[in-house]
Amino acid sequence: MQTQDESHVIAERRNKLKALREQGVAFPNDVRPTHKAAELHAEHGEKPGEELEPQAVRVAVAGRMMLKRVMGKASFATLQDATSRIQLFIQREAIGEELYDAFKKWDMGDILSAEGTLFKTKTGELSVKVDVLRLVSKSLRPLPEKFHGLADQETKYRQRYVDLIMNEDTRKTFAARSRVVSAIRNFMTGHQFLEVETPMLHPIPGGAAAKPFTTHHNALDMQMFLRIAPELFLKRLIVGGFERVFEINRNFRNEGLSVRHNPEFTMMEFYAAYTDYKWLMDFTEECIRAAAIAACGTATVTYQGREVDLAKPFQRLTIVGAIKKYAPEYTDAQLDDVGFIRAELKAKWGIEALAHVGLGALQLALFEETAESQLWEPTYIIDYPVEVSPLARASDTIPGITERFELFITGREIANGFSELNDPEDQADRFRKQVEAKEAGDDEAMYYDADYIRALEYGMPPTGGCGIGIDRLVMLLTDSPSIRDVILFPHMRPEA
RNA sequence: GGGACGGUAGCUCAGUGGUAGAGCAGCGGACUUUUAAUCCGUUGGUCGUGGGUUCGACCCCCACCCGUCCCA
Repeated sequence: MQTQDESHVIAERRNKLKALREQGVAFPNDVRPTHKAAELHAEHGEKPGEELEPQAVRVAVAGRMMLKRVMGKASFATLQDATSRIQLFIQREAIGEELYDAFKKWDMGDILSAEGTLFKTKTGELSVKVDVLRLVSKSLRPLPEKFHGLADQETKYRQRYVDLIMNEDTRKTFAARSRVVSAIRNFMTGHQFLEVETPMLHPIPGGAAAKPFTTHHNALDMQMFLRIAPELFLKRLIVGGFERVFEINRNFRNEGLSVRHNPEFTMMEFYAAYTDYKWLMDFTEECIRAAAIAACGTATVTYQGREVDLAKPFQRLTIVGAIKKYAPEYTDAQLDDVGFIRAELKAKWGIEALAHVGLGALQLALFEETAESQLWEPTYIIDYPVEVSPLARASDTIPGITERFELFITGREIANGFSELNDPEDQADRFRKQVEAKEAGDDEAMYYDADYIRALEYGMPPTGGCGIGIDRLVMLLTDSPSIRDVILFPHMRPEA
């Protein structure tokens, strides 16, 4: 079927495909390459031609034709497979006039298979001298221009398949992402953590302060929520006695899009009984270091032109300590003054704090405005106030403070962890306060989760728990400026 | 939500009020070791969408859509 908006290029290719169909099977499925391009370069790339050619190494390769140079009775074509590229040398004499003429009509982007022997060209490029050549999958759509490739960011995101065909950097980024995830998984299982999967559909959204997506279960005729965090389910498993669990999976938050936010994103959350937030900080640090070494081969990485040293111990600062470091103009008295901070937030940043908000939350807001973006080197911020940490254990020594940290690197939040609140009565109180806040207009406040309270009432051992934002970590480790660069299919508005 | 910038051929881009351009890709031709092959010829456009100003709009004005970045 040819539609009107198709270019001449596509129409031309459809005609070629039609001819292929008339000749027999247009999309053969019996192609069995024996070698990948990268293997060939690794095994034979260094050999001089005089050594290679007498060996007559026979290979079968397959891949997408990315370059094609026809010079009369002989041609070069470059195939790209999952690993690399390999050049084919195709002579009319070797494959016959009929096939050679057909090859001349094949297009960039077509998927080919070839068999032949390895040799080196005049300029020393490892190539296959082809004696069997097939068109395996006809490509109907023209690829982007071979030199500049695909540059348009929007098309890279909307048509990731084209981006992956054209841009090795993109392929490398997602390969690095895969290494990060498997390094983390290995690190966790190596420390006796059990990998689990908990529900994505929640009857009550919980475990974070965020707006959920809603959906509907038809058979049960009930509203459900896509999860905003797995936290409350993972802690139920701690109650159940697993003691060390982790989950790497998607969370969904109904918020805007930005270079740091995608509505669905990947978190690892882990919980370890008989640990606390101090243990978590040491452990998280090691985990991130292991991921960096897996992805980059080093723990000293460069992000957007500036070095980040993940090898040395991460700094630790309190919220107030961080404000004093990055905004030394504030006095201790001012930082203890609810009225002052409230006025300052309003005057300098136009932030209108809700009426019920206390000193701790106001200090946190001030920290976010003055210090957060400057925390380039890995820094744990500790001493989060109880009122913004409804699931964290309160400090035994400092009133109003929890045993909680957030980790910032390159000015971005990467992880959030705390000693878990395992006192069911305290937790029930905290939930009630959240419900009050929700009623007072805080639409990110939590719901009361009665089953979670029931679970805690069976007794949960003291536990440390932490979430690591995988996408943001991958951004850091792949030097990607936008979260969309590390998510294969980022969310976009529908095409016009 | 606000601001800046962008959307022109399949791709990468030029064009600033007077007949829409180049390179690559495509098509036809030459060429048996090329490397973005080269050479000759050639097809291809709702200039994001809709209004407006003007004798005349890719260009100026307004609204909208999509994107990138910054801010909230």
